[in-house]
Amino acid sequence: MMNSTQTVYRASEFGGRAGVTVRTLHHYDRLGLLKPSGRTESGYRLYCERDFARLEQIVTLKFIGFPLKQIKDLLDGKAFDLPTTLRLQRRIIEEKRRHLDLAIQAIKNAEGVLASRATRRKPDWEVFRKIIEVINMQQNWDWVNKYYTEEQLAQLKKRWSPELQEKTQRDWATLIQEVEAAVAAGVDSASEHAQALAGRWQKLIESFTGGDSGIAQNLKKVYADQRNWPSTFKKPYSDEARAFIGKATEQRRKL
Amino acid sequence: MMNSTQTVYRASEFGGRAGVTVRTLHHYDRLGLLKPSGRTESGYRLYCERDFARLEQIVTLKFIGFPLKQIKDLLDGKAFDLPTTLRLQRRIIEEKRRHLDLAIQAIKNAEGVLASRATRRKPDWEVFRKIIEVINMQQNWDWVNKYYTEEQLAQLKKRWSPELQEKTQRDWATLIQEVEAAVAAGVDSASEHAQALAGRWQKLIESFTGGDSGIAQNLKKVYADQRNWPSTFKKPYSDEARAFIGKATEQRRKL
DNA sequence: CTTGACCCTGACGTAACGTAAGACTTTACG
DNA sequence: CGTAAAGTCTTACGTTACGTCAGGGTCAAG
Repeated sequence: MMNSTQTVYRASEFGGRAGVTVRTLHHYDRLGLLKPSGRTESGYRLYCERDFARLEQIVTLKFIGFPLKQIKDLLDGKAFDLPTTLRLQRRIIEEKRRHLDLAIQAIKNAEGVLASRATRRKPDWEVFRKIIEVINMQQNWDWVNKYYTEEQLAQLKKRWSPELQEKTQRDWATLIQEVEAAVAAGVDSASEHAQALAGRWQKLIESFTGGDSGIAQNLKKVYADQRNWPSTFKKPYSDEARAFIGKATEQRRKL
Repeated sequence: MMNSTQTVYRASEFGGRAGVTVRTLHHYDRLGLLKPSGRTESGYRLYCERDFARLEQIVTLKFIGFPLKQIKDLLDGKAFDLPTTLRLQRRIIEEKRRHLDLAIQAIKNAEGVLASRATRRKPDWEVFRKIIEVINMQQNWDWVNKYYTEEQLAQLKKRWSPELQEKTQRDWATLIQEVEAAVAAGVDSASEHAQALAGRWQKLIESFTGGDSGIAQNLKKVYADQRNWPSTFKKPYSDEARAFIGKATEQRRKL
């Protein structure tokens, strides 16, 4: 099998040339992915230049994320549609990167919480809870993006600063608490208090849409598409609260 | 343990609320990461709201890439320096993302090769070899970037178009072949042929530096720093060829 | 009382090697 | 030439975060 005029390599030197360990070569050998083209009498693996070409291909394909099985198929010519295969692989990796981007953003947000004066001197567990909450918030709303067009997202990004976001979030939280309390207390939706709450509710929505009717439209679409919401998504207010505000807003408009 | 006034959940409903499977809950149970706070007589796991808070935290931390062991430590308060932990985790993820970016770019390059007219009608294996080569090229030169400043890289990116890159690459390949041949033939470095080769060599280098002395400087630094080159990097020409060109350039300058 | 629909506990499978363990071979040195 | 260091071999378990049966109870409805 071996041409006596060719230089041959033993495992570690051979692997070193491609940056892989001897163990890796053993692994590829057993998988049938790369069999050494020779052995010494005592059983040492011997690799030649052609083996090296193959190893290089393996390393390359591994780099772009193919699993070893598929690499074997590719190298053995069992997979034909190279363009499709590459496109598919790219999709997979791009999806992974998107996830990493979200994770990085999440950590940055968490670091922002840690850095803020508000959390200084607070007990650890409380800060921790806050961090989890912040990350979940991002998580919980990320899927909403798919309802918007590129331009709308760009628009939003400009206006929707982290600071504004945080303030709005606090505003929503307090407002929702008050609304839930009013519902629980059986406040009449026509009452002055209810009208005030509905007014604040509208204001907050407007501060998000920024007067953009397209974005406002989308907000309604998102709400209407409840059956496609992720199962882990939790509405921040009860159905009763929503109904209460709906009624109050209705009556407010009539006046 | 369980408060009788609290609502309790069985495995699948509980898991569903957080988007995890029953098997996952079993797993977390065995790891001691999340033990159900109760069991029925028959052994069914029963989870309460407090369990859910913990599950949420687990899912969140998992999202930002922490391994389960570390999550356990974090939730059990065994890890203190939260800022450092987060920064470290971010570094790790950012590094992963960089890898993915490189892989995506590599695939795009490969797709470019496939799309080019030049590879139409060529046998599959040849196209394949070309693709591997292109990706390796990127791989082999990526590490060089760390020698350049941000601005220099930006500069390079502007001038160094893919087309120019490909042409230059071909030019280098032919030139190097000729030089190696000259060395093998024992051509005198003072000869006209050698001088011509050295001239073309200089031209190619200039086409890369674009007259920017900073970039030219860096090129020398890179070359001088050989001991820090990655082990898998292969010089495109022999030491002899390099010496030959060096001598020829020297003599050329003297004239 | 019989279905489904759930739940339980093992226990093996996955991907790509890392890391010994125990036993040769080869190579370098004195 | 003997010995010790360095390299290699096979075998086999460890890693990560669950997925996927297999075999067998449990629970609510009809």
